[in-house]
Amino acid sequence: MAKILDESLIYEILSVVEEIPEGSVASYGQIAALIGREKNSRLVGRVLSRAEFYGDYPCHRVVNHTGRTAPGWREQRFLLEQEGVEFKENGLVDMKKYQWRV
DNA sequence: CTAATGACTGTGG
DNA sequence: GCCACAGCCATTA
Repeated sequence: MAKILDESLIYEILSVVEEIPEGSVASYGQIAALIGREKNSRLVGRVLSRAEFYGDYPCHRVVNHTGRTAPGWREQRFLLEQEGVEFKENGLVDMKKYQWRV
């Protein structure tokens, strides 16, 4: 398991991702804010893209602020639909209903 | 050291 | 809604 990012940063991000309830989604910026790094939304995405190397995390419950799923990862939509998350005609998650409320 | 990159976000047209 | 542009910042080359 190669160490790509700073451990503490990985831990903070993944621990938040872990708390996302089933049937809900969170945005990168939302997670970044929760760990006190509002400007680091891009870092959140970087960690999630490699999350599989760190363990099993529900990284499929994280989308960008428009509700778009990760590019090049079709399975994500399928996984969310299995949890009851609905998608709109334009292929975006219905954030209005399913965005994680803290 | 500098420069480019990206699973991002906010603003403005 | 779409597109272009500008911040953002750790990682990579």
